Amino acid sequence: MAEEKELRYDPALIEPKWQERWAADPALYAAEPASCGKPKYYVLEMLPYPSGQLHMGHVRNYSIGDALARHMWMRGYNVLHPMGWDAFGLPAENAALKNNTPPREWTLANIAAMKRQMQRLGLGYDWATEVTTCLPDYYHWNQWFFLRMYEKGLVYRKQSKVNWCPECATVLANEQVVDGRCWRHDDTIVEQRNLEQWFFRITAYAQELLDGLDKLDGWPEKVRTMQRNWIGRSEGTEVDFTVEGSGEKIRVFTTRVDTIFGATSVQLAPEHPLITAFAAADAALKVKVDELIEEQKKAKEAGDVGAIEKHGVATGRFALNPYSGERVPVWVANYILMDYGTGAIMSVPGHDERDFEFATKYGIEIRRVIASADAASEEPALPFTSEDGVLVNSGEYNGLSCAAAEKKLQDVAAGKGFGKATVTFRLKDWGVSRQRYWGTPIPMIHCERDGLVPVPDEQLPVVLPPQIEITQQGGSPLGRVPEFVNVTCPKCGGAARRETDTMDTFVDSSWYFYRYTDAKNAGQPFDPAIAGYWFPIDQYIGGVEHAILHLIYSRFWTKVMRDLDLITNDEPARRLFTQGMVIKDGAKMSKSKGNVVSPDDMVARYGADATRMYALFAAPPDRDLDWQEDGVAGVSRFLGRVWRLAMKYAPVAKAGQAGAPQELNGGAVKLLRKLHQTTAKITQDFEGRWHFNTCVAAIMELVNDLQAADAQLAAGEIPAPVVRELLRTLVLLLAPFAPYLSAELWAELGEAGDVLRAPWPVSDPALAKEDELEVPVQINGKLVTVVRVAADASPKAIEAAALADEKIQARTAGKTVAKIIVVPGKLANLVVK
RNA sequence: GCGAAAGUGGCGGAAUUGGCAGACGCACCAGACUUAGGAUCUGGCGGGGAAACCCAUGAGGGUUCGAGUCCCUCCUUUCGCACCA
Repeated sequence: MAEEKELRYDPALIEPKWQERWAADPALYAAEPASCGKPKYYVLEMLPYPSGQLHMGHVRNYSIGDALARHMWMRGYNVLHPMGWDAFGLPAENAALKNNTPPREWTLANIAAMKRQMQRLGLGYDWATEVTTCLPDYYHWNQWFFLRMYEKGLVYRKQSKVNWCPECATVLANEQVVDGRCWRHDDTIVEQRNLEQWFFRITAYAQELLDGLDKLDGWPEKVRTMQRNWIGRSEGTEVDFTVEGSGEKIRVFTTRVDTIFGATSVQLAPEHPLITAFAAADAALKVKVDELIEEQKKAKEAGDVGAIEKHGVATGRFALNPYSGERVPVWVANYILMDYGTGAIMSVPGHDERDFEFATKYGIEIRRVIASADAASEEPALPFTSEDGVLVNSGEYNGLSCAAAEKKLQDVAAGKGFGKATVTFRLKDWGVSRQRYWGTPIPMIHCERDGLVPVPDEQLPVVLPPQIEITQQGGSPLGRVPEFVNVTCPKCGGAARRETDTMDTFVDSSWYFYRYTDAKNAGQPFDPAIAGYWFPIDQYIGGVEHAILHLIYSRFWTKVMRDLDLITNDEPARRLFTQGMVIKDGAKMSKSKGNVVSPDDMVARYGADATRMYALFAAPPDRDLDWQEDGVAGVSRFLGRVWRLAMKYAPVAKAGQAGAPQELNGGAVKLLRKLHQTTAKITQDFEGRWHFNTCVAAIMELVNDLQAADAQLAAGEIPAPVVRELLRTLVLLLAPFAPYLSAELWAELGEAGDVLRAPWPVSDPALAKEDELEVPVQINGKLVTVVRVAADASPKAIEAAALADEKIQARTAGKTVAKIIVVPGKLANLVVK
């Protein structure tokens, strides 16, 4: 009975034991200083929001990162594998409202709970570098950066229309509005409000952020494309049309100035200041304009701005084309956006689909000004939007190609001062003010005498008041705390008001990975020398949902820090990997769908190793993963087979430690061959392909082979040193995926030290090589049979073997073999007529 | 509408360069051991057929000795963008 009990794999017995040992030995997962002499490797997973519960998406993300980190440790690298908490944000305030718990307490309790979950999963983090963004020793540096950026003109304050989420009761950045809805509440429509707000001048880096994407070849093309779209660079021309009578200028932006002789109207956005002025003098127009504004707003809220029907109204005013002097009507239209370009366009219905649609509807003249470049061909139908053509009906510019005309027209405009070549970006400055309590206080003071006064560095950090009543009413909660608000002006010493907005939490996550390199530094955000050693990040791993948000802010912040001479790298991460979602029953796991699987349940039932290994086994890491609990049970059974096998033959393996090399029999050769093939396969995958699902499958195959050889093993037919190599290497291969079981078996095999410090096995190609091959033989491309030949058999020998085969002879009898194709090592194909 | 990725057994998935389709696992079936089994072990498991064989990777065409893989047309799903002038 005793032996039987010993042969049961029980993760509940193994895992807590090692968890305790690892907790007592923080050096195991600790990064070493640069002086260690090893090559460095920085592997980073996106830090979680401390909701209090890890979800399966985290488990998957962290299992991938941990496997990589463990592999790199075994490869002899100095690995930095840190973890932290994106700890500011609204849920803490909501929880405070609901449970009357202070946000700080709630957050810190959640962090403790999630840290326990991570430790239970056996994730190998360097907790000495832990970063918690809601603590003053971290957000101090948010404030410090804010002031440095203010000094460089990268922070400014302006009154503008901003996105307001009624649910969050705060302002959102453009990036945080998805289809007119809040990124955190996809059923909450974002409103537009006019407010005075703080902005980061991310547009100053628009061109560099765009250019840098070309060099980020370790990032998924998908993410790069999304960022390119978001930045939205567009080259064109600005041209002034003059309002007839008043002489006011309407500046339009166009990418097709070559078509300007075809402009038969000028179209303005309903919110264009000139329209506001026109409407003020024309009550009937005002009614129409207000309707258009309302319509645009509704479309924006519905998220289908592109789908609304185009319409507009003539203002009764006219404007003059600066090139031709032609008089064209000024319209206001619902398809013109105030926040792109200049909020005004020249409408060229002959050469633009949208203008064509509009002009057709309202009977505005449609004129051809671009003809086919090939004079012999028929004129293409309008609207003709190609830039491959020549100008017609364009006065002195007739006959020029589109490209040549654009250049010439731009020169003329610049020369005469009514326009210029220009570049427009869709990217807008990053609005960072939030009217919330649980965030980094913005370190500015409003003084009636001195205006905006930065908080002096020596007064940082501006600490959040700990006790504050959280309510749902609008406005910054900090504004209701007199001891926070009332300060003396650093300049004049008079009474002043402290800024009460806090920073967007994306500020926190824009640079946290730099802080990891020097997390305890009290005098600066980090030591540039230490960050210089670790950066750039070698591998960043996270969800694709941050392709625009976090990942563009982080790139911006890196460039700012570089320009502050804190770092020398231009980009934060050399390689980025975006893992797929975890879904269940065809839908993303979510509370509302009731299909959430708790990591704690999985760990309690099957152990951390099985849970993690299933997360890697069930699908390739970049694809969505369908969570099936039976699959976890399957992995758990597999780990049980490994355990029993290793325990059964551990004594033989130990005896093999002293064993001398000896003559190998066929069984041993076959097992060693499989072992070395498996080693090669897994090593290769870690080097780039990352199909960890097939790595786990390969280990399963190896174990199946070992199990099939059980009789030989039991009879002692496999020499002890071979048994030792087999089991030892099996445990090493398993170590990145199942850390607990590997640690346990490593000790059971009598190996000294931690398996994490053992060198990664090296595959010997000579041992991995097959000596005999099964070569499929086809007739006319269809498989007929398989012949066994030596691995190094010549094409001639394979051909001979194929022709000698009974089945082949039967099938070719009486027919002509026209041709024989032999691919050495692969197959033979007979073309038979 | 534009762009990208994907579509393979009952299910998750494999097939890295055009070369034995279905590795590995789940589920299921049969058997062994057992007082018992959510344990373990052995075998089976795409479809048709008694078999020889035939058919099969979303659909249809093509290139090739040979196509899941390359090309063309179409369908479906997911994701991103969407009056950006």
